[in-house]
Amino acid sequence: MNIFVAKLNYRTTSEELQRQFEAFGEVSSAKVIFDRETQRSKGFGFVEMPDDDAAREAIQALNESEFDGRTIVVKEARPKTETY
DNA sequence: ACTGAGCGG
Repeated sequence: MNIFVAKLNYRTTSEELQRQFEAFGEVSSAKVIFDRETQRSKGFGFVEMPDDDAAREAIQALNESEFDGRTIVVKEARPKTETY
């Protein structure tokens, strides 16, 4: 299951994101989106969890929870930008 | 003083 995580602290990294979700289950991939030019975080990221059950648990538990000093938003991600 | 809504490659 793909998970979208928003309102992250700009200091938060993919590692911290992954660690956070690993507390609820297996994480196949996690990453914070950084601006390619400024190398600064865009304030949101994505986490992919193979176990849908664990994913839902993680969403429930982490959505609107405090992470790195910010209240984050966690929800199921949309399909990746369909490139045309 | 950046930087707060939002879906990446």
